[in-house]
Amino acid sequence: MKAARTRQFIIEKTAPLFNTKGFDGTSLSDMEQATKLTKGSIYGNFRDKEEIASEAFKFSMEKVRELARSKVDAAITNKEQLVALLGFYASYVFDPPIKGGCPLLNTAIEADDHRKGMRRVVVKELTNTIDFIAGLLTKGIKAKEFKRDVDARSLAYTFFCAVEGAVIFSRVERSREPMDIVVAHCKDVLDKIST
Amino acid sequence: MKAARTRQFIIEKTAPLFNTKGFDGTSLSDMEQATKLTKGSIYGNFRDKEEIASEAFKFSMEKVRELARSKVDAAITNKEQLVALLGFYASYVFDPPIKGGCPLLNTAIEADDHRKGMRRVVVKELTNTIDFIAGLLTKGIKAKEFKRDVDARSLAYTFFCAVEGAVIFSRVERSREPMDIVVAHCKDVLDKIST
DNA sequence: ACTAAAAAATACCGATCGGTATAAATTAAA
DNA sequence: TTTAATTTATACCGATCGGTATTTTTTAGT
Repeated sequence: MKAARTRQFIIEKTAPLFNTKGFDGTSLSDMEQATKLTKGSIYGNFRDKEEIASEAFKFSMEKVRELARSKVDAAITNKEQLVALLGFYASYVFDPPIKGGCPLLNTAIEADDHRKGMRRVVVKELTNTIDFIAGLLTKGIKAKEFKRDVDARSLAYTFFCAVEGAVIFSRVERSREPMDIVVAHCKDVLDKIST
Repeated sequence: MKAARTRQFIIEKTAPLFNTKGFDGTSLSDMEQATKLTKGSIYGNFRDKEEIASEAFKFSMEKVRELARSKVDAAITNKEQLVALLGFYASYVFDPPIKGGCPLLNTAIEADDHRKGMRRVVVKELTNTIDFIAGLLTKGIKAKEFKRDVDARSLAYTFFCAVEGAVIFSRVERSREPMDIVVAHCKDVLDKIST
């Protein structure tokens, strides 16, 4: 009973750690500090560091998705919803739901060759995201907001690749410029495919 | 005399290590294995791990830039050169000059919040890259290949963000799809801004 | 070929790594 | 409230971490 709450507590407290310092950069003692718990308590609730990192990543993604959803749901037309989604990514460059930036991006960098165990989860989250964006576009096409020759999946990938590139470059430059430019480009494309 | 060659040798052998496993994931013993040298020899040529990682990053970027240049120089018109550059990024998704993918992307992820010491070098390399792409666009405008209302800098950022996003997502998905889509989009934009 | 200088290897350092066995403390059912 | 089970903290493990002092080997000028 208690363990479930402690487990969740550990996940929430370590998620920002893994998202900023990465798997190899996050130590057991970092986690002790962040949770004010001891190794014994932490390892009584998790098999190993891998499991904590994996759960922390899933939690981070949930948080991101939750916030994105709320922004999108506040908009009305599909186009407005897509603009809201762009705005969400723009805002979380310097004010991310989980400290450290985009967990999908951060973890993908580790998963592509080094920490291959994470690859499956990362790909799943990426697929979900693309499907979500493509869904908005598809709905927009059906609602006659967008021209019917639009390739929803391709455009979803293009938008998301550009936005994620802008996330990391804006973060490392500490400047909104890259993100502002990319958002403007995406909006421009949305205008051009509008009926 | 000898030291300079050894130093370069260490840089070249460790560059793929840092690019795949990251700074925290790369240990001294990894480097010993990769170079067939001992700690004593390595630390006789470098102050600390940070210095090796920094030099390795610069070397990796040089290699990437070198190969990119050669592809670009083989093309004639500015538009063809930009297409060649896109092709270069597309090819290095699964066959990068340095194992591990794009060093700029990989290092930016570490530098944005965790390893802040690397930030300056990373930003410098990013700026160089953007300037290079923007330069091709500007020359294309001057040569009347592209319309004169094109914002070179903005488009350079947009292209590079999209391409780098596609690099990481294609790598993690182990699929050319994201990159193919992004390259197609960029080519489409190039067509649309052509005179 | 000799030798002084430079470079590389060996041996070692304390600290910290991820992880575990065990003991203490807390929780929750009877 | 007692007690058994669960959960947490303590104490400890061998391995490895990044780094250094010292010795051995190699290089290069004469």
